[in-house]
Amino acid sequence: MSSSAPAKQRVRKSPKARRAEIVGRAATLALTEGLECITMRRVAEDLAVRPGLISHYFPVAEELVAEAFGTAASEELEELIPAERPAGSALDQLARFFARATGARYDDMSRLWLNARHLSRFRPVLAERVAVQEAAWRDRITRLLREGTAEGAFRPADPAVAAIQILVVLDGLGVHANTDRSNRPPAVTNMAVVTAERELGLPEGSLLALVHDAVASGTANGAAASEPLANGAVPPAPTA
Amino acid sequence: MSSSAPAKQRVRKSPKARRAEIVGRAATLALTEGLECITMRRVAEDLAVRPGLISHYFPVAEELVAEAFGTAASEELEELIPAERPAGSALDQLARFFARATGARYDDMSRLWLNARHLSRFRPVLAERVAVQEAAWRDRITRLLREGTAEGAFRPADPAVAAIQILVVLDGLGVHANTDRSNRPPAVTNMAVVTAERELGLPEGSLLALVHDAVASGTANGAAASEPLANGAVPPAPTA
DNA sequence: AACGCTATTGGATGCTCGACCAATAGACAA
DNA sequence: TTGTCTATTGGTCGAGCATCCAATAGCGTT
Repeated sequence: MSSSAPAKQRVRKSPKARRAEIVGRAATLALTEGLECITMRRVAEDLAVRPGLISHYFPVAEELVAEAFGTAASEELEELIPAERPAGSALDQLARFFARATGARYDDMSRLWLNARHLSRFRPVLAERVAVQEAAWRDRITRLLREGTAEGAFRPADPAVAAIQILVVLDGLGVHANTDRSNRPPAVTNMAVVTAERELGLPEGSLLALVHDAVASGTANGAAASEPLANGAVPPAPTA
Repeated sequence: MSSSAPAKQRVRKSPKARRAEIVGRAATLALTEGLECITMRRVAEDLAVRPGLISHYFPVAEELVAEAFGTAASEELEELIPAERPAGSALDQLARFFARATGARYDDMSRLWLNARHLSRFRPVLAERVAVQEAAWRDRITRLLREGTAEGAFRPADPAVAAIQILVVLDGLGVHANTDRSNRPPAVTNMAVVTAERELGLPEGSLLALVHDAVASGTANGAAASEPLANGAVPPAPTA
């Protein structure tokens, strides 16, 4: 052996790359283990660097937490509803949105929202970031609803209100997903989609059918298949 | 001055009384400042005793946290739906339930649920208590729905499912209450009641009117007036 | 090939927390 | 009143945390 000590070798990277690396690790840490696990020591350990380095890029720890959440949330939003919509109608996009947002793959994000909202009580910087992301999610859904209205696909009383209602139900489901999830009745699992159908003036079951299709065809934004919705509940054929 | 030191005098109480005192303080602490503020030192300080005393009654801190949550949650449930229903129909009781559960007075409890659900990730003992309370709340609502069904007041497809749906919407609203709450559209505020009306087969706006009455008459279980629901939205006259 | 900039290290400091324990003093019974 | 039991104290200990800083070594420039 040339040396008995671990002989730590430094790897020097550009500030930009290093910073991105840190935020990236913190973001996945937030999604998998929770925001409170984002600590100087922990992130440093995962990246095989010294804690001092992290605090060099983020002199105040809370800043990193906020950044991590912001990154995770905006990336997920991009998966749910891409900023520039791919081929297909607004209705199809809405179906893809629900396919992902009600699938098992969304559980981590759902939990992260819960986590972030709670932690916001004690961390003002994070709170601001949460408010920003909340607005971003709401606005992007609202926009999609407006587009769908323009396309004649649906007619919400107020797109902005409908967007909030959808988010409220999704959040409610997410909260319960953390404990229940197993043996959950289809009538509960489908609440979000059913709410959307009602508020958008869609025929009962029509959107639900589209969501099922989206799940089946793996089109549910973001590659691999997410879990099917509620298997027992076969939706009635769309009326329109 | 007889002594220069603060001259701390001990107050000796019965274990039962002291324990209750500790749990009580911890419970209100949980409601007002959050479960993570329940620390040996903090509770001791509030009670003007030494930290060692707290850890004497609760050798493991997590136990106190769980106990505090359980107490707060079960007391609130008793306010929402008393175990033995006072005079009045099940429908009236349901209206009183919503009057309180959607009022400003419920905000703390709503936040506590959020807090507890999140913290459950890291604290197994608390997680079990949360599961117990979740079941208790669900079961008591289910029972009330069954009673109302027996009284012919409403006809839910499945009382147990309807109970969960109501809770999901309430939780969703609670989650958003932590950030929004201001300038919230009536169509959002009323979501819980509207959901109940739909799932219970009640005429649109009928329950909402009863809830408004309950708020106005201050009958909203638990003394003082809670904030009115959505002031702008005058519900249509009940059809039945 | 030598230099200078700065990304990175290694260590120190002080904080809050849960947990543990011998000593003490209040209350109740004899 | 005296004595015993135990509720309560007061202090200690180690772990994990953010934050700060002087020294070091990697890399692009010259």
